[in-house]
Amino acid sequence: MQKTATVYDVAAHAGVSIATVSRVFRRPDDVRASTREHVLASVRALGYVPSASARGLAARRTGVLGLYFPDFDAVEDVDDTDFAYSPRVDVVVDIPDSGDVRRPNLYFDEVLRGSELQAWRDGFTLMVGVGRGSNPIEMVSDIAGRVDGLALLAHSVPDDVLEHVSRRIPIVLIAGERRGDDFDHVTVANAEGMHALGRHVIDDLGVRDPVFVSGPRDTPDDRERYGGFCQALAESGIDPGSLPVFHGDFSRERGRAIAGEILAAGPPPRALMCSNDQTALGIIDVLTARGVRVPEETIVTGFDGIEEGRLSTPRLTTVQQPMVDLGRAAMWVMRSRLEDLAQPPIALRLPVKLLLRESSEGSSPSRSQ
Amino acid sequence: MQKTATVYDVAAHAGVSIATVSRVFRRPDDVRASTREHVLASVRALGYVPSASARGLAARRTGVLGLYFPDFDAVEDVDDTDFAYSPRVDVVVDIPDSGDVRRPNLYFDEVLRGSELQAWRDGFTLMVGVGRGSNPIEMVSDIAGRVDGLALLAHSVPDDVLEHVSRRIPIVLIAGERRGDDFDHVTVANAEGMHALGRHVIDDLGVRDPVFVSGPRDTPDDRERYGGFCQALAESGIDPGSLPVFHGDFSRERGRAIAGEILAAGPPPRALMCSNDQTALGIIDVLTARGVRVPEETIVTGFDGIEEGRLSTPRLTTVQQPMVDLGRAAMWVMRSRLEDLAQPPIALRLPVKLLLRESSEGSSPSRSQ
DNA sequence: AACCGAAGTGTATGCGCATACACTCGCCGG
DNA sequence: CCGGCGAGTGTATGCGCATACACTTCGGTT
Repeated sequence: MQKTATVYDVAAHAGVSIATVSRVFRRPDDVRASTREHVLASVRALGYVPSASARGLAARRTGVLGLYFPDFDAVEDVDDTDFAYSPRVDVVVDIPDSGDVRRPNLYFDEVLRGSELQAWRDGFTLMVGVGRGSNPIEMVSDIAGRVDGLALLAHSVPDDVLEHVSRRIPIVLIAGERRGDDFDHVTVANAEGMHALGRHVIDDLGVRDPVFVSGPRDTPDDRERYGGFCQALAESGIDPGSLPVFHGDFSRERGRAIAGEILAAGPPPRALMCSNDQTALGIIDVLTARGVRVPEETIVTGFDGIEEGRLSTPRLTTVQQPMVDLGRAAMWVMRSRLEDLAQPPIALRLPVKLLLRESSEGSSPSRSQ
Repeated sequence: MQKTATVYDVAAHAGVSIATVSRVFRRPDDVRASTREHVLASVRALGYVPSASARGLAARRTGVLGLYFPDFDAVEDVDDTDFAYSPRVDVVVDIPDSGDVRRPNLYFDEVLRGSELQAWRDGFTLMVGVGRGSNPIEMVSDIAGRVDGLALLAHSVPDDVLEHVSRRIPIVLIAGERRGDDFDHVTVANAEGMHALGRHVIDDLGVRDPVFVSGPRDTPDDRERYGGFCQALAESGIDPGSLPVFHGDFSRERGRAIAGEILAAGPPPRALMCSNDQTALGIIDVLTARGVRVPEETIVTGFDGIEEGRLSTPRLTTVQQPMVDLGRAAMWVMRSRLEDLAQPPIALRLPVKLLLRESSEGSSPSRSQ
């Protein structure tokens, strides 16, 4: 790691000008093959790697796209210890149900995966930021200075920050409907999905008084889902206002608590339609433990399509969001925006998939494999 | 998104020099409070966000750390369609066991999570690259030009590329023992973990002829694990050479195939110790399906500690790797390296945790709730 | 034989910032 | 009353590259 090589070093070593060196990387075809080989030999000899900072400055674009998410994982508060410990082995007799604390945030992982995939496909590099307790404003500004465009989860950052940052680079909001702003948006068909699920429960399963279990108030996702639910009811002549609604917060823990409340209040309702999977799983946890059979006595449905819902007993009927596609779409929109800054705001709504499984269907095939 | 504001614009607007503007961001305390407020007002007025490219160039450091992983997910080959479709809802009757194809790569997600966490803690931004089919060499070089240091999975990139890139920035290798190189390394206690598990199976469970199911040949992780296994045998006076070994590839599918082979060959062995969880889960899939009771007839163990192993039936006895810590440690080592480039190579080995669960323990509590 | 264009290469400049250094100003001690 | 000093600010420079433009060859035209 002596002195880092620069274009000048390579140019001198190869006996050409720096323009030629630069061209070898940027537009190889503009350089005669023999010269190119010659330069590349020098590149190898000197261990030259072009500086993205310099390139970004000169070219006025970085080739990087940003992805910012708030940290809704209750971030396992990792201790700050140094990594000075030795390779030891702790033995733990692991009792069942020792908590579902790990990996709550599949959502972000999936979106990240999709973003990463699409960004590279489009020739960009991805920079990620997950808002820790630390000041999200600084974080977003920091990222904003490094990228050509930034995608972030809607409502994860104050509007004025968005406005500020958007004077420099394009912004794409993930999972939030347009709301008077001119940003680009990428969402899933929340309303349509919950509506379809509602129709299924009402029409196919014959439940005329399903109970809705919401997520945190004022999240747009939750609001839309509830809207779809109400629409399905209305279409069947049922007044949504006549049915009780429980308010969760998208956590499994809260789902359990809600199930407790419900059971305490009397016989469980015929169907519980939850605004997300975690809540539904928490409810199933408690219902099952208290001897309420799902779905025979109570049907439970979720929304999201997380992995746990496929591994639970019974497996969870849900609406699967295309989370990977959400990330992909965000990057795709970003690219499109960068190619034409003047085009009108883009708003994408991705399709969802209704997964009918045993938490709602009577014929529960055994989960043996 | 008119003309992006620069230091010059802010300086002019605030009636100060660009040095003062720069200082407001870099060393706020060097600027009189009143001046600072004044400048910040201009910053807000102009929507100024400092350019990381320019800063990186001038300061000779980017403040970004890189993380590169190859793509061992068989990348679900996402189609290349544009996102022009409408919000529709597909209904799918989801039959059980419709595959475990999703999310195979928890390993990377966890490492990423830890890396991201630690990087921000240390004041760095994280840039991720997942090697798609596309040329990993280009990808690594690309990232290398953008960051102050790069962590990558060992053996994911040819040695000469590493050597080349390392002339520019420090490299940290994840999950691979040092091997004659001078790079920094971060690993887990593979050998110790498998050794402890081996001792448990031999001593506590009284199995004197456990069968090892390996991973892909020549991965260092697998090699170390097998080494720990052999050592445990040797300590009990058992000759490892006398026992059969099956060769897997860390995939669940292959685990299933191996189970098939084993059953075809005769009565199943008393214990199967697998080099990773996926393989073990695949084996359990088939054993269970064919009526072999786990663990009563055959004990099965894994290695990794992935989530599925906690949700399977029976739950999987395994050695849990500290995957999040692996990422954290990589970033931590990187920071340490950057603070003192001359210090001797660092090699960290993180402790593991032996999780004793029902795939090896007789007393299998029911998996209810 | 003078001319022309294409292909290949070099020269010069600026991208936006950090920072070394110079400078100013007010205050203190001698 | 002068010298010195520290706090605060400005000036000048260079970081490493992309790229517009100028220049040189050289083969083919007329």
